[in-house]
Amino acid sequence: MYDFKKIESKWQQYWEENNVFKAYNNSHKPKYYVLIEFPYPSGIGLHIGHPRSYTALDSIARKRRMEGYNVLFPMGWDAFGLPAENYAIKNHVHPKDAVKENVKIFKNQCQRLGISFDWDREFSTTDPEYYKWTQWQFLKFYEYGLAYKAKKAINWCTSCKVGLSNEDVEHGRCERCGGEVVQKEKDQWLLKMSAYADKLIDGLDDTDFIERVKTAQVNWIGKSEGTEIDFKVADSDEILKVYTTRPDTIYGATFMVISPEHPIIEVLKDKLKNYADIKTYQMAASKKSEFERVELSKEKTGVKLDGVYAVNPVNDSKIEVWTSDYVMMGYGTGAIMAVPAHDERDYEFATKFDIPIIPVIQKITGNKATNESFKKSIVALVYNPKTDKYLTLDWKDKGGRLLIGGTIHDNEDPIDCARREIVEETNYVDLKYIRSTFPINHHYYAFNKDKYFEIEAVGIYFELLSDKKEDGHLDDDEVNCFDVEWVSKEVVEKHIKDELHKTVFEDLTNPKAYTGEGKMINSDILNGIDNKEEAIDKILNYIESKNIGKRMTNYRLQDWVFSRQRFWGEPIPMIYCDKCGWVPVPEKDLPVLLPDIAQYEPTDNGESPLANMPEWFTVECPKCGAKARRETDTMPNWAGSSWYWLRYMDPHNDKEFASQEALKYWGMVDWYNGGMEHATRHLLYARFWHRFLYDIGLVPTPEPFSKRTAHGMILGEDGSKISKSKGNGIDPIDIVEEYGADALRTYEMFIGDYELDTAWSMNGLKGCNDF
RNA sequence: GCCAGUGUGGUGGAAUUGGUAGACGCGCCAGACUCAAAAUCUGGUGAUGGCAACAUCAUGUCGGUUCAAGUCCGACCACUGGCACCA
Repeated sequence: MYDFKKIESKWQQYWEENNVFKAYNNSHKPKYYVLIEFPYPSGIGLHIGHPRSYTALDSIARKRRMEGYNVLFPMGWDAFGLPAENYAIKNHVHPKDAVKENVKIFKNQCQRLGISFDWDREFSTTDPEYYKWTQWQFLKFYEYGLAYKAKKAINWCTSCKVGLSNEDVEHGRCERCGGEVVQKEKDQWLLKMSAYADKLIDGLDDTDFIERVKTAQVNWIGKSEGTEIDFKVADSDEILKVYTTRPDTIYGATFMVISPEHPIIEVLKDKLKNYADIKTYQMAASKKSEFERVELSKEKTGVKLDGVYAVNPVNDSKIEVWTSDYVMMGYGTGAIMAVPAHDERDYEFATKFDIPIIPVIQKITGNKATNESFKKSIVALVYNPKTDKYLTLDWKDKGGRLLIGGTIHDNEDPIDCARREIVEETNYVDLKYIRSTFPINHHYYAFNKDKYFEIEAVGIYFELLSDKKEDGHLDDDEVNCFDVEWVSKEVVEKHIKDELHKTVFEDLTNPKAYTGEGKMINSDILNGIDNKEEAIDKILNYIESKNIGKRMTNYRLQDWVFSRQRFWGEPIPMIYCDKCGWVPVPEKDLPVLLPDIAQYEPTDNGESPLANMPEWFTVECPKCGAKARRETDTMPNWAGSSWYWLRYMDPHNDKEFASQEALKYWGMVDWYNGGMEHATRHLLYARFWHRFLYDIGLVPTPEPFSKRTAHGMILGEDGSKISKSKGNGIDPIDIVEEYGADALRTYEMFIGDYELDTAWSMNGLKGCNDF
């Protein structure tokens, strides 16, 4: 039997002593850069998932070496952040000592797995020699106006007591601890990532990322092309700007909604008759956590701005202005024109607060023909609540089962028409009107008249109050042609085949906004157009010619909130001087080191622990020499990982973050692997950061990563997620002890679809061991 | 709800431009070796029917194109991931 322990330790020692996996910076060979996301070195050591991606990319690295490439396959540590800080608080050690211990464990485990990393290039983001350059790059952002400090309502985790970026919030809760997130006004450093939205979308064309990663990025950036339109506030000089993607529906705007935080509320204070009510609503909205506010399927709430009207710029009609928390200040202009007929949210709101609804788009059913005759019709639905049945006419071979239809006479009210038709065809008279549909544009061919028709039809809903009947007068050609029958909902849905009647039934039993395309009505210059693009184009030209609005692109992506009220992160290298304002730390004074002895506990007042250390933050202003104060917030833990692949190219350089020769030689990372959980956060930050360095001429390529893959998770034997609390973890080093690294690595490659989560199986491991 | 990806034996997965579906590995079954087991070696292994030769059916479902479809087209279903009161 072969002694894997002896063999593995012999060769691992040989590899280490002879630097077998070293990558060379001045090589004539073609380069190949393989990268795995560097881990956060926790105290527990590697988990069973790590060897999966490490082995996969190790195989790629090995293949490329055999093919004659100069392969760079480096490893390092992403060690700033909360876990080390919490560990330090608990055990009263400096986080940097905790990191040192954990790195030792991780490195040893990687070596025992036999991964072919080039250890000469190892570093940690917490090394001052490294974070000096993170700080240096931050100063570049500042120099180019992309880092700015602003008082802004940001996401605040009440449990971590720390500000969060948008990317750190998941379903309205803190991504790390699941705690409540509220909006809190704070002075924050931000990086202007929003300015890079288009570049981050377009740059994806230069990459070979797997599709789901690309989509995740595109969705996150959330580009939306629309229009900004000015609505005047009646009897004032104020203007409310709205953002909409459907300017074609503007004639149907029957009210406006502004976000509770909208500044115009203060401006219009004197006009408002219910200012106090609005204030109350505002307070309630601000106290709601992000989770509550974002929660779906909740009833709409809102308050009318009593005394204030806006003017629809296309038809000068005066419309009400409301405030509601379904409109967000952070997107678009914080105000919308509400078109209840054609937007589900506006419809819900209008229905609840009894605001008029004007349809401007007719749904089109049937098939259009040339030479159509036009008429107006009704389709009536009668419901008997006592029997839970609907009234239908069975026309047999002359049209099958239908609701009650009829043509509107000159100057006849549609509801009267419906009542008349019901009496004529069924004799029922004791009816209560409930509701109507929006008009529908229907096209059909009438066999009996050999004619094509275009009709404008309205569906009308009645409830039967009693069985009382009166004789109606039927047209001669209708006598004895149909049977009147009460049928169940199921029968209606199954047996009514006519498209118009089907549509009417659906719209009447489940009334909602119509968000599709159709024929424009009630819309002045747009009337008759039945193509959305054409309608949008026409109204846009009109709006622009009247100078009341312009085309506008909006993004979901926001600026990166870059301040954290924490100890264990890169200090932001800025100094505040009463006279000079914010002054960057001069390059020669970098890095700004973290103090060696400190309190790490976060404070309740939302300040960093560093704010309790005057001996650290008190400095001279680099500009005027007066007494000044360092920024005490630190960078988010995503900062250090936003450029680390560049440092691997030239890790010992103390003059630059990496030399231009090294950057040019290594170029893009050829193959980058990491978890799906980083598809929007780390990957977005990293691409943004890199693109900025490219724009200012510091790196040679616009995109950092060529190919990006994402591995699935390894689950416990029962298919459930591995977690500390369940105790179903598997220690890779235990497996290495018993079966050897080869068996473990082979099994992890055969365990299942690389992209998908897969359950661990001891049996499968044995199979690979036999193989 | 919107966007994207994926569906082939018990299992991981093969199948170049449409051309013998299931290569190869694991597992399983049988045999050899052994007192016995493990390891190792040999053979078998999609399903159904048949003693057999063989036949029929099978690539998520239903249809279509074609001499020929896992592969191309259309509709749908399931699962996974992302986004979501985004105007």
